[in-house]
Amino acid sequence: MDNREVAEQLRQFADLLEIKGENAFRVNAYRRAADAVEHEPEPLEAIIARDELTTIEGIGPGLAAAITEIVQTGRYSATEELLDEVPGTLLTLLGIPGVGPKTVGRLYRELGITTLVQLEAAARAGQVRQLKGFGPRAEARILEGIAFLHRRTNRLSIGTADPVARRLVEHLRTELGVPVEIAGSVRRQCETVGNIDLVAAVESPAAVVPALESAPRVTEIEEVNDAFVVAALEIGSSVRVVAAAPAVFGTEMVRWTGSSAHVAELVRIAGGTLPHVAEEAEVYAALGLPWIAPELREARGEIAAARAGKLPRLIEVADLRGDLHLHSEWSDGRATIQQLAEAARERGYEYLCIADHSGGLRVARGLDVDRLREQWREIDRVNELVPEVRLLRASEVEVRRDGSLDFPDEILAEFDLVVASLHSGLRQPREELMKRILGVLRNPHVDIVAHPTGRIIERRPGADYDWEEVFRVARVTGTAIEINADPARLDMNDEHARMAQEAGVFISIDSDAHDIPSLDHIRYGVSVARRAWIGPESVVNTRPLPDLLAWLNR
DNA sequence: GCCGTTTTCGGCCCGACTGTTTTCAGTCG
Repeated sequence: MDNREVAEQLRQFADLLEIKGENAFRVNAYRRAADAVEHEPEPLEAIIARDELTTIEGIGPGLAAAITEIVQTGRYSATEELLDEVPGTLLTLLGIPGVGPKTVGRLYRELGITTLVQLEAAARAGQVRQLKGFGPRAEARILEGIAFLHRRTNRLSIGTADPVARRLVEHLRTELGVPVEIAGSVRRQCETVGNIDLVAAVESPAAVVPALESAPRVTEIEEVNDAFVVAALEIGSSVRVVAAAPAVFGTEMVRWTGSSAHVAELVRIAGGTLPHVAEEAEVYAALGLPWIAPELREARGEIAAARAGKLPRLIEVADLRGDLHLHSEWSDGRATIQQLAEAARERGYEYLCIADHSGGLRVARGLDVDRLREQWREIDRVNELVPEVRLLRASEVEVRRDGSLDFPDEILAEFDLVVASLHSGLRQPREELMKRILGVLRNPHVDIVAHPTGRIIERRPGADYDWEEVFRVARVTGTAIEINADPARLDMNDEHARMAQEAGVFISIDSDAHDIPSLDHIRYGVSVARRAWIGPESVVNTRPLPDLLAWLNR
């Protein structure tokens, strides 16, 4: 039982307590403990063995006992008792946007609703509006929310699938002693993936079965046929391992990497069948083409570009010289400024932007002007301590609903760099949103607009803009638009990023990290840029420090 | 349920929006 699974059980218990109507602070204590457990680098078992659980902030005697039980038995008896009073299916209802625990609790107690199907039927029958405090609009919003849930695809985010795919490959290589590679939508770095596809250089799928059974995160073998093995994964979804004899490994890699539209175009050029070859590049060479990077294989003009010798030189993680948007413990991050600077030095960065939240974002412990000045003294101190990395004074300034910024211009002028972002009012009509974002772009102090739409993948759609107009103005003002590399956001997406580059707009690729490990999310942002045909020259944080400073003084 | 050189009780992060009301509860970030 790893720490993440323990955190999951604590969160589930908290949700059930909340639906039951328990004291909100008690509920919150379980959630805080879940966060602490999830971020604890050491395995809980070791901490329990030393009897040191209560040394973790937010864990007292009660939660220590609960965690010990979960770690040792894999279950939590209090959850099982609670499930007698509160049906577990109610947890699904919490996923409906605008429906929280209080509403779920009332729907259950007053209408006997326990499932999505029952709730949908009750809403259609006009029963929900009969409840006190509910009306026709609330009922319509619930139906909309249920429709949104139905539209969701249950695909894995690339941030979940990619690390699991890498661990599986590592395990299979060790166990089988043959080449094993990632293929499919994970290799193309799509923002979400339906399953994980791997290709192994073995003659028959049966040879893979024992190694797959013992692989991390695999629950059971689901299918073995002539071509591949499928196994279910703990994270949901499945992994398919294709058996490819070494002589046709290259061909199978092309076929299973896809996309299907890209492969269909290749097959057409080849006159019906892909050449049988050992190396992937030989497939392309046989068709008179240079090798095409997997991120480009979406039938968006890459084959024509390859034929014309016009494939772009794509950006790589190693091109980045710094990260321009991340958070420290001064706002809602977990790491100290010094830890961040040292982590940046390890990654070979030349510079790093400490962009904590501005005062208006209270939930994220945004900084007011007094704490800001205090923070700047700390930044100066760490700059002397870690001379290899230049820390820049920055802020993630909140764009308020009326389009104004959370700091006055005279404060903004004191920052080295200003990141502006919207966290609220994302459902405003396009006209309002355009007024806000164009105002931000035209503010001479703002250097980067972060996660422009505010979307959360598969959870929240995000703001709707006239993108051509956004990019036209950004081009004129020289403001960069961010590709936020947090795998839950990936905002801008590949399509808009490609438009941005074509419009001549500067792009910034940033981790938005709130702790040290998340600095490595930067690679997902680089993937989005690659899928958008972007090279290093369009990205401001590939510049050496003097060039970056020159842009900031534009 | 946790926490405490303000320590064994009484706080705990908070403001805005939404849909429903006519003064507010619930949700969200």
